[in-house]
Amino acid sequence: MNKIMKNENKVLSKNQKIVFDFIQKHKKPVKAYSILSNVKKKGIKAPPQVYRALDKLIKIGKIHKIESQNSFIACNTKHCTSSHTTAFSICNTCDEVLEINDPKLLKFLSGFKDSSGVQFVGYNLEFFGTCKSCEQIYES
Amino acid sequence: MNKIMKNENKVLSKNQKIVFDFIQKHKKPVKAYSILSNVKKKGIKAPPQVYRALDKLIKIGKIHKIESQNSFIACNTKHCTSSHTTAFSICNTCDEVLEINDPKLLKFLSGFKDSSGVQFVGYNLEFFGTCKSCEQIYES
DNA sequence: TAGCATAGTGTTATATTATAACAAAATTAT
DNA sequence: ATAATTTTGTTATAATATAACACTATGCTA
Repeated sequence: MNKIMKNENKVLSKNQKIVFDFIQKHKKPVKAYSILSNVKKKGIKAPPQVYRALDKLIKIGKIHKIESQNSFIACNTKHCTSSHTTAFSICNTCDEVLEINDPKLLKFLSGFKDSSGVQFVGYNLEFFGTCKSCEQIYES
Repeated sequence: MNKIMKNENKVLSKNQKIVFDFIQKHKKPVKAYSILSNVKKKGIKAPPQVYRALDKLIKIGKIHKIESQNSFIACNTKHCTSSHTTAFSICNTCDEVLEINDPKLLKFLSGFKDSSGVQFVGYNLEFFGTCKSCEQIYES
């Protein structure tokens, strides 16, 4: 059918699948050159191959970039319709990153208008702090 | 030489002042190597000198980093107490970046707790869209 | 099913962003 | 004064990302 249908199917090419599979295996975000060195055995040899796959995966919402870390993490929702509205919590101690899906937060941000009345088409929000398990280690 | 400069009150050292003055002159965010090439005439010769100044200026809240652009912008409030709670709007067309000070937004974010009850010590929010003047140009 | 457009691949080289490491000078605190 | 801290100057290199070009694969559509 048309391109829109195809995009909704989100069928990945060979390199895209290799890169996505690697990212998805990891709970924490991974870096581009870490991906590269780990998928060399699969035939990916150079940075552009990784970055192209990353770009596409981001575009279709399968992964997100953690901007403050230059790292990449798999989307945690099954229907990744919102590749341009993202929110994460980042633990400063263990670097764990969790995607936030709080409906109230997402609604608040999606509806936000600035002082000139402009509403935005996307956002990226990164919270910083100490995750529950790191907090427990250091209290006492 | 730098007698007048006290650390507690955010008085800037020589390189910090050079870098800050350059950033503050610009409405739009500037990049580290752009700063470097523009302040060479002032005696700053190498990247570490710029990055050290940037690090300190960020730490004391005089500037912020726009993570999605690897660029730096002066804080728009006079009392930069919140170097770790930042929000911006970014125009995808003209790259204008504005710091957001909407009290409701800031309150909402500062009070946010994740599903495990963790409250965060900082955040960075970047909205993306089309600014008012770019919107007017393209609406016919 | 031929041909055409689009998307993906492989490759080399290079651009851009950022930090390590170490010695010296300036500043601040005691 | 002197010790501790911060800042500086410097060289080298690490880490992140893209340009450019030739080529292959896939999917539309006529």
